Amino acid sequence: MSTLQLTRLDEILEVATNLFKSKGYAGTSMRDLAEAVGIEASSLYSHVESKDELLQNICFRMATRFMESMDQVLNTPNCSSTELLEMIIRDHVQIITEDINATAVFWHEWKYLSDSAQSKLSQMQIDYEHKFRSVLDKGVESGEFNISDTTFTTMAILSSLNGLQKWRTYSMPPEDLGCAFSELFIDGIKA
Amino acid sequence: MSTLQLTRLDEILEVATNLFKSKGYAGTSMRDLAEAVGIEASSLYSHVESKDELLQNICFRMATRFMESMDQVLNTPNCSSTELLEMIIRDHVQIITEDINATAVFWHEWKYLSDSAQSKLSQMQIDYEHKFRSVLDKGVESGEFNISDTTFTTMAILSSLNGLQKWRTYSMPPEDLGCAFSELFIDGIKA
DNA sequence: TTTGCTAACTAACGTTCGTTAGGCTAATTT
DNA sequence: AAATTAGCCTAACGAACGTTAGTTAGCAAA
Repeated sequence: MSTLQLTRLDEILEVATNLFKSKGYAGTSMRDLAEAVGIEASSLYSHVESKDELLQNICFRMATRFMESMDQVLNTPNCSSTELLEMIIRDHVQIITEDINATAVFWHEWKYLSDSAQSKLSQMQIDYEHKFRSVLDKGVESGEFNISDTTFTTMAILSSLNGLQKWRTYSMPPEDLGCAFSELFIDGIKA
Repeated sequence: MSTLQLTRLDEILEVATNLFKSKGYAGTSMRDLAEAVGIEASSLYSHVESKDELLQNICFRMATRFMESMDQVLNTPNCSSTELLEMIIRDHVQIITEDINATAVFWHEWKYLSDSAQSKLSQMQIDYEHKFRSVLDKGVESGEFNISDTTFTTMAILSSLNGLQKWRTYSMPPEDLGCAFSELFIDGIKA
């Protein structure tokens, strides 16, 4: 039956995500993965074509999630740039926190994918950063933001958000992190 | 002679750093490294005890560099918290940009070290974050900063700085990045 | 009841891994 | 001149790697 197969595949993907996060892609063998799932290594190939496919699945799923969220926010009508930025930051943080292991794998294990997969993901990332920057640019035009270098600010903000997947603990509930980031970047820390 | 040996060892370390950055530690074989250096794999063991030693060297060198820089800044007399924060950010960014590959390796390849090495590095990182936070706390006490959660803000700022090692390009000269980060975090982007 | 499929198994393949042993050569030290 | 050492080599070790082949048990559809 198709549902059972999907369930097992989902389990494999989830276990693989956790292992890739903690031991790295190259540091995780198919035998490690199989043991964690509770079957033999060769049995994995009933559900998956290759080790590479697992990583591709994880990475493209996350990349797509980020892109779709961004596009959805950008289609919201009647929003100030400040509101758009807040929405983007909130959604970005939510995507990270709700699947933090997959995010970490997506973020760190690219290099083990094929060149063509890498360049696809790289292009998606560039698109994402470009769309992010366009929001800052619009905010500068409208007089909402005072930013001398929107490219730098884009990268600085995104780096801060993406760093979340390395934090050992949060000092607040995950759902509050988005607001905290927005506040920090929009208001700064000056008294 | 001792200087020749050191030179060769330095070369191996530098090449290893670049390979570990681009292919990952587990994805880089001693044969890869040897080929990049221009000798046979077994010859590496005239200069190095093990593959693990290479990674330890890279990681602890960077960790020590960050710690020493932080301690030096904190010993600067007669500084406002704002000035201290600016110095810390500037130095942190400088350490990253002047050896960006080693930083990336230090940051991403921990997990392949022994448990004891990992916990040493982890403790150093916690110390570093604690010292960073103490500067924010002092600034809040003195009325220089308005921060509701200094733990969060510490992590958000450091994440942003550390993200540097993933940037594909800089929109400004590396020596200007420190100021740009300071300005962003202290003033925010509000017009 | 038979047929076919799914998901697991055992066994093994060829390759690559980190590392070691032992030898050669050229330079340095005694 | 003789002895030592540094730096590299070839060859090989046992282990682990991703993957394939072939098989079996159990269930579903006919």
